Amino acid sequence: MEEKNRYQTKQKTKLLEYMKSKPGCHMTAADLYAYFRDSGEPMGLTTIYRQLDKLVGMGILQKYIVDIGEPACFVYPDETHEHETEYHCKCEKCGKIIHLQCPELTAFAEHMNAEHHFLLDPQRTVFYGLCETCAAGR
Amino acid sequence: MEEKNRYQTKQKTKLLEYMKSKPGCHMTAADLYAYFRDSGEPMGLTTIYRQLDKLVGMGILQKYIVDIGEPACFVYPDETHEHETEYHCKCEKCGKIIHLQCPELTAFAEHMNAEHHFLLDPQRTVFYGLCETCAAGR
DNA sequence: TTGCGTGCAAAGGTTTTGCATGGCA
DNA sequence: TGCCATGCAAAACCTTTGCACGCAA
Repeated sequence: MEEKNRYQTKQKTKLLEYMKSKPGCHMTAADLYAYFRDSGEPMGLTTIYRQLDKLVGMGILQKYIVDIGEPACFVYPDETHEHETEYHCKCEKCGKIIHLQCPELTAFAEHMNAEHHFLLDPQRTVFYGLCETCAAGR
Repeated sequence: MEEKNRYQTKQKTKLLEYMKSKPGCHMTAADLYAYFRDSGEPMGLTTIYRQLDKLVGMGILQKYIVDIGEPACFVYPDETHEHETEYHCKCEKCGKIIHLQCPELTAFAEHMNAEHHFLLDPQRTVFYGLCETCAAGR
């Protein structure tokens, strides 16, 4: 909860640099832990969680949750697609994650804000439903 | 994964009856465990989880996840409001859960299906963002 | 030197699994 | 009688917390 974040440590620098080098890629704490371990400069899982929390609090990273029992995902937004943010859909049947860009959602977010006074965070939200293949199979 | 579900047990009957008696109410496995314990006819937590899984698989209950570290919620859809299903919004800041009914979302769901071939399940989806109070405070 | 950051170990909470027993058909 | 369902205990899983040490400023 408390944001101290006063020191510039090696871990902080390396973590943010790596996230920035993979814009638009969503990765879990475990992914990052494995990456740094394999890179020869291991970073504690606790540190990774704490730094990710801070970066999310600063608005630099986006965090979202796909499903229960599955780890949270973190992403450094892809500047290339800034105008058309990427959304996450998860098929309830086959578990596939679908990424899509859709201006309609932006319009819907504006409606939510204007009519329902709720400021939607589409990056964080995960849409559940059925993918084309699974919907056809029903 | 395997749906046997061949026997009609007391637990199965009682669980479904209770869920049906509270249409539109979302409850966790722990809620149900406490209810049956206090009602004098306790039911094992494992059984509750397994029966809930089966009921979700049969399409009788809806399951949704509010946030990481928080338990999953289960709900028996409220037939009274069938035409205007209730959606769940969670404020990322204060954690408040907001329920709202909005025809715009139905329109958006239709767009998703028509244009992106994704059959949205609005009951299951949790929208993240900021509530009015928290948005104003920023 | 100050006190935040780190990382190991352990706790926390929800959900799942193993296994012997009980109950439906 | 056959076999699924139950429920206790324990595991599995992700995440958070306690605490001593290290390192940035």
